[in-house]
Amino acid sequence: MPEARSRDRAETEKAIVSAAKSLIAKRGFQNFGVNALAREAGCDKQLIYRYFDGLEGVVDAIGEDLTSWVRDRLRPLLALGESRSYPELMERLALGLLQAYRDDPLMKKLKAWEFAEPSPQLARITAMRAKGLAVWMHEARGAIEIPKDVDAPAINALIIAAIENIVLTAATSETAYGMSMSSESDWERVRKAIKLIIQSVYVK
Amino acid sequence: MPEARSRDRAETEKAIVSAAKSLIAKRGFQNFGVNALAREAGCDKQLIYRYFDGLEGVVDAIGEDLTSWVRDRLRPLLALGESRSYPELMERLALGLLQAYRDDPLMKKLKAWEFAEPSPQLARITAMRAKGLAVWMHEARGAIEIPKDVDAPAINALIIAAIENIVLTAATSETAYGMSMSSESDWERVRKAIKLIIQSVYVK
DNA sequence: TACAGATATCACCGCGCAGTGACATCCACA
DNA sequence: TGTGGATGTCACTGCGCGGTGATATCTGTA
Repeated sequence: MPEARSRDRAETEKAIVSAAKSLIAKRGFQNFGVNALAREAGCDKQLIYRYFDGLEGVVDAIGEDLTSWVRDRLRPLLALGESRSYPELMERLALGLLQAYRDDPLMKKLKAWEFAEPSPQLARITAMRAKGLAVWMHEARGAIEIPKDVDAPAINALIIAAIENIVLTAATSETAYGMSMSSESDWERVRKAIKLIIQSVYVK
Repeated sequence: MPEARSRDRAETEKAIVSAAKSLIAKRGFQNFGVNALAREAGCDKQLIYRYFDGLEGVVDAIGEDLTSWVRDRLRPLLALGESRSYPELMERLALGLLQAYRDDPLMKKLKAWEFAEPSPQLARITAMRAKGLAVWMHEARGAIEIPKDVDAPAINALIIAAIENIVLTAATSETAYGMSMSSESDWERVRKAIKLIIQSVYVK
């Protein structure tokens, strides 16, 4: 919420998108409406209609704004020049994703939103995120050998799905599927388990 | 929606709970309100307040009504007398859970609901479900040997988390984490991957 | 039959929401 | 200087919601 109150359309639009992100991150998509957003952005709701054609447009803008998410968060984990083995790369990706996801309330809320009421816009945001992963997996497949009898995309999908679910569940509950998830040592347990799965599946 | 329109309180209550379940299963928790519920149940909303003290009471009733879920769906998978190895049991549990979950729109919506706006009642429903699993795992641990260096609860939590997420994602999208999830053969791929993970982790 | 209590219905309130038309203000440029 | 368009504000409508008090209707029982 910078000043921005100076007849500067670009600045106002930024303020609105920024307010939307913070509002969703804080409050979730419930209570996310035109009135609440205008209040948070400190502008009149009319501007939301004028500049974004309503809430959907704002969500789209968030999506575009989030294009950098994969790049910023994931690329560093992947582009390491000294690529070791495939399982090692996958491990790095999985643990990095776990951490990035854990630290990002907005992403968690968006995911919950998508589960709750699927919409094309939300789907697009998620798809974009997934695409980053897919691209990397494809590249890595070319570069490094994988055991022939392993359906790597399916395995990886399961691993990432597990990570997302655990993070989401832990965000709203003290326990997840019987595991206490309240302290950092619990997360260490999860990390160890992820490593074990990857090692077991890929190095046999 | 049976007849039920005959001054029979018990029957009316059943109609309300039943309507609530079907409404949530169909429409999700969005648009789940007193007015909509009364409409669906074919009664006046006042009765919802009188008999259940409002929506929360209805959700509680659903929870109690769902006590049978774990028992009905999971017990058959677990209580097989000729218990083979631990991984075999776990495999049976995982695949059974996948199928049961896939066939149960209500459960999916409830899970999404919990992610979206955590509430004590929803948490209770989920906890109940988790408890069934936990109990079983505890029993199984006593009965059958597990590799010493494997944190079975953590591994199992991840596996179940993956399953739930994949099912939830596939329910609202054609793809999940890069995998197409539109045909039954895709599900077969998932099942194979689950089996592979369990085998790899537990039988080394 | 008459009545008490359980059951069901109805009418209504206040609220916050999404959306819009009309108006105010500012500024670039003629 | 003044005027048109961009930017921002305001007031209002209509709607569905959650919630509640008053009322109607049925039924067992005295």
